[in-house]
Amino acid sequence: MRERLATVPLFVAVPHYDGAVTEPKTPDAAAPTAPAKKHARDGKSNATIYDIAKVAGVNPSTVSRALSKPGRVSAKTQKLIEDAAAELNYQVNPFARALPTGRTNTFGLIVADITNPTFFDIIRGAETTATVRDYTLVLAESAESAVTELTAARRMMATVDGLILASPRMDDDDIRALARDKPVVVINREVDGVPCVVPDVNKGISEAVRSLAANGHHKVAFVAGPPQSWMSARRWEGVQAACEWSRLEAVRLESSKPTVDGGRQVARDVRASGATAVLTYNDLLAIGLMQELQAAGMVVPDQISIVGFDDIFGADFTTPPLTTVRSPLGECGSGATTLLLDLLHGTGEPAGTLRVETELVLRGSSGRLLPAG
Amino acid sequence: MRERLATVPLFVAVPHYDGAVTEPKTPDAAAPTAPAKKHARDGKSNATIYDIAKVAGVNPSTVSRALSKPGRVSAKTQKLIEDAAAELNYQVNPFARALPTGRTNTFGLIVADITNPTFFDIIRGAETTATVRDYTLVLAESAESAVTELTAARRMMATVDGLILASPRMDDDDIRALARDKPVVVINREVDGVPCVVPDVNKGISEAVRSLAANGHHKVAFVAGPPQSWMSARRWEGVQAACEWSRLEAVRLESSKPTVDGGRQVARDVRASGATAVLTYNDLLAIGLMQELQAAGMVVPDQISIVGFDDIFGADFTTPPLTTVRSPLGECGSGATTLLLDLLHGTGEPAGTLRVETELVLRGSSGRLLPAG
DNA sequence: GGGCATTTGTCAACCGGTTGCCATAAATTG
DNA sequence: CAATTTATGGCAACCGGTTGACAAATGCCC
Repeated sequence: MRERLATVPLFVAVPHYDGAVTEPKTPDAAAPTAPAKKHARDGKSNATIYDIAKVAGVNPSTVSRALSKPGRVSAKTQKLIEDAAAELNYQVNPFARALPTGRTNTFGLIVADITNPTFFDIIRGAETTATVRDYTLVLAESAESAVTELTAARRMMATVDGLILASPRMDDDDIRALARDKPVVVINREVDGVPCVVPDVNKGISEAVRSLAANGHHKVAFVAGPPQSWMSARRWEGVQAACEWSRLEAVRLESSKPTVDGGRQVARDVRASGATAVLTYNDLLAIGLMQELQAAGMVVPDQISIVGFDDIFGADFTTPPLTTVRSPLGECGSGATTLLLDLLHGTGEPAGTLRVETELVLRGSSGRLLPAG
Repeated sequence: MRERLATVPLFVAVPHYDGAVTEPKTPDAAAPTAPAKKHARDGKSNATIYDIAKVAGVNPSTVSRALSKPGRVSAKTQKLIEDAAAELNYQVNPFARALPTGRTNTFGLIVADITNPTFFDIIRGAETTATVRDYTLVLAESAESAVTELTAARRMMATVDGLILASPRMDDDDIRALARDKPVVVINREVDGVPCVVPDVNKGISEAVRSLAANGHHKVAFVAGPPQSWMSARRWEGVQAACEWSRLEAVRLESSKPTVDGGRQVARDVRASGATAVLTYNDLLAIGLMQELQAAGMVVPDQISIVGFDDIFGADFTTPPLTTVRSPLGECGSGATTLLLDLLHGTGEPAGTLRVETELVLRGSSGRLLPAG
């Protein structure tokens, strides 16, 4: 089975072609005989530019221009046509428009996991910005799989004007291949030759580490995310650099998966490491870690400080609420959309990497280390 | 400004029509002169059924049939065409297909707030089911406004085969008007004449109330949600009924808004009510309420039990983790999608209301009431 | 008022599949 | 073996809006 076929087979039972070819469209007002009729297209939304042209007494192409090329027709005709359109309750048919032009006023956004709160704000940021500029956002999920991701991306390519990949799992080369076809913007990863939006971790991390140093910590553990995660690598680098600057010792621990569960599992290693402060690849790990440590009787932050990354929804539900390095995820989403818009409507293509700032959100899970006793 | 215009004005700076009308499509392989070229459509994805027809030596209409009407052409021709399609890396153009048929293999889903975790699972459930059946899900947000919601719905109607409204804010009549045009399914609300998916609150609530009664509680407070919320009314009814059955006293309190903040604000009233157990309209309220009560020195669940609704993401991040009445939101999303699919592909239209079960998720925030002292 | 530059509107081709209708070929039946 | 049904492929119209080319109308200047 070829991939293409995957988009086909479900049409079987669909009602057949109903374009009235030769019959005149007499709107037979009352047809109360058929009790439970199909959702007919006899609504008021089927006016076309041809209908408008007839009402306004002009050529359809003039209607088309009046409605999509401001200034191309005279003010008088414009008004004539707009009135007719209003009267007929005209709505352009997006498919008819997309067919010759190829543009759809639609952007695609692919995320690894719709239920991962990290993406919520990205989605919302992108959606908001897209809507403001009259674009529609289409969402797809890769279920954390590089293959699914690529399939989804390929499928989307046919129907969107541009694509946003949030924390993509696929190869750099695959991304570049997609970008050759249509504008693509990547969030949370840097890919050579493709416009990207990445949070600059340094500011937030150095704030976090300075805060830890000031509170008497000397050894910091970093719980890493997935090995292939670009962002995890950046964060670890940032932690190392900041620790060096503050003369703290930094150790790296691995997690099995970047979830609450993964956080629980890594608690053993954290205790064994002897670190008194932990930064984790993301908030979910931090929350799981904190739950497990507390269950083992440790007091946060008196005995150990925990700092997450992202400031996801729910990060302040914990007791104590989680200190975290916030990435402006909403900004990432809206920034990526803006980049896409620039790429499409802009003059040249200067679109490079857009960096956004991170900051420390100081809450209760980090603080002064109390002397053991 | 008419609404229609809102979809138009942004096209101004877009690159112009590039359909090579008279020129033959000579794929000039190497064009390394233009350094930063526009995203050309010279990719390999521009094969049409006409190209396939040429390669396979048949008529384009035969190609169309081979690819979308299983059995309509002979096995031999079928294979011929499929091979040609594979060779040319053919992908159907969704717009060309949608234009004559009107079907798009797309569903719309409108939620009040993308960042409200209640909707996450609904979205995912719908997305998953839609994808399995080769439908794409398009998401829109109403920003909690009935007007925005209706606008979004109307705009979507043009491009989708069906629409799902999750906890819609608009009038019953508006919903029915939409449903007259195309299949519509409503989640979390019952609208006469429109297929709906609603969690049946009774089982979950009675489990919760029985558990509270068994733990020595006598007076239960219910913190209500927005006055116009259909679901809030159902939950209050359920709580009253269950309390009557268990011979508990039930009082109703109002919240300002169904958020964490709203939960904090209602803490005063809760304490004043004298209730020893609280059910809240949703988990966010429960979490805010718990935070505020704990900040005031109360111990949960020793002095007061708290039970939420929905079991949203993060409900188990709290200390103690939140007891809650879970609605199978994923099921709601996938159920609504299935209903839509049935409506489109099914035989008759028996689609009525689909009820899904709720259940108590017993965690740490509810339990035995300790004698004061 | 004539000549030239602009506006403004029309014509027709086109985007890429879909499907009703028909002709032919093949299969079935009496 | 003729007659009829069925399977198969081709033809052409069509979905609805877009746009290059061109002609008609208008405006402007001397």
